[in-house]
Amino acid sequence: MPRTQEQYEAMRTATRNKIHSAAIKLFAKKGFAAASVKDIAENAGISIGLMYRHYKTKGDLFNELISYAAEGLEAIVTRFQSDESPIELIRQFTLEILDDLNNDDEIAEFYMLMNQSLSMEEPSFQIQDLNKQSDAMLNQTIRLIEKGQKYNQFKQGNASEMAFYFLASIQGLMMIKLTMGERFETPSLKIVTGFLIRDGHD
Amino acid sequence: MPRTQEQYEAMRTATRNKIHSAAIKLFAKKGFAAASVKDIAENAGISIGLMYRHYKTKGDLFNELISYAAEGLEAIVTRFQSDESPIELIRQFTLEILDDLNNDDEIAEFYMLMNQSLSMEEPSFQIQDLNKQSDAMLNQTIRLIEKGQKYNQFKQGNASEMAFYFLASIQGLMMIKLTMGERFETPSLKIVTGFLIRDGHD
DNA sequence: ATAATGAATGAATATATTTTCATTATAAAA
DNA sequence: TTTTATAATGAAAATATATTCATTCATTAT
Repeated sequence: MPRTQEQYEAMRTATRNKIHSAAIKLFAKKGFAAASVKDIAENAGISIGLMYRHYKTKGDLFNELISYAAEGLEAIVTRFQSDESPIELIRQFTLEILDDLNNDDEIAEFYMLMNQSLSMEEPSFQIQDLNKQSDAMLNQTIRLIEKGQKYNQFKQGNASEMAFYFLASIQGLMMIKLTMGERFETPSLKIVTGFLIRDGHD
Repeated sequence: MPRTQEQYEAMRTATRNKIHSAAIKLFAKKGFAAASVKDIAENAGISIGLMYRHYKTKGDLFNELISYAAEGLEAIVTRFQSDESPIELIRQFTLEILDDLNNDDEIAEFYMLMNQSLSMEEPSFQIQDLNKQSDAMLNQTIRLIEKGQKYNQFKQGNASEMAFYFLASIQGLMMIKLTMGERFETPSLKIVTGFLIRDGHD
């Protein structure tokens, strides 16, 4: 008998991870269509053939990443629905985002996938699911802002507009972080939540 | 003799306009690689062959749009360098952006082109020029914020961070506007400039 | 009517990208 | 050293997309 099950398993996991890292980086930076399979394989340091041993098509690989993104987003939506104080929820969420930005986690890349999936024709069911989560995220953000306004933690104003602005600013930060790389400077919590959190509360 | 010079000229201009509208819409929405020539021609209501009578390659068409974007951006950079009051410059600029967003002008589309061109390998000289303008825009925004802080029109804080945040929020609004379409609600000037403009000044 | 001019078409060709698959490499056990 | 199970390779086939070009169409002056 050759290698053990565990050894093979470990090998497969290792190459899968290499593929993931390369793919998310390239899909985020160039978009699904512009990121070629050759590109991804080269970045992952493997052959094209091996890629196809792990994923039936390029689309399947994309879908797997999309479903990770959907999971992450779902967790956030769930937290937004909890009974915690709106101001604390927003603060924690924003801090985590800014932290991930600073630590070069893959958060920016995942956000770019999210965005791409919103304008794809013939979306896979994974993409459809992610899009549902994006929608839920928007709705829960609006709800949370309204709640915070009721508690007088947040500034008054049109909650929908505020939610669009909040999510847009985060999305924009991800985008600029990706395109600028090193030069990017993560703004402070105060700057990012200033439009929302009342002055007494920060 | 057949048609007059002017008539031919008018015909060519008309189809060029059709190509422009279709191309900017599709390039912005799907990205350069994912927007196919067939797509663009169909959207413009013309044949593929006619497209190629007007542009030698798909890249040439993209470059022409990019150079328009660069022109627009250059005008903004120049205005930011004027002697006008920082608070007025920022207000005017932001109002124009928000206005364009409301009127479904092509502004959002142009911003997406800008972003794409920042992460293209082997950039054409048009793309390189646009990227230079993007860089200048960032620098002038930082300068303008510092100036406004000196005049006590703007809130204190790290000017670079504030500039990144400001540009990111605008970029993000464009992006979300494009993906959400009808549902999008343009935030007010107050929301968008709240992090920057001191309370006395609005 | 016909000729002349340039716009417009789309099937054919060239090119690029994705996908397959026959083959090779690797490590462990017999 | 041979066998075995599976990972890994990359050239070839299939597919998709960009580009070319011979042909048709539309309009106007003769």
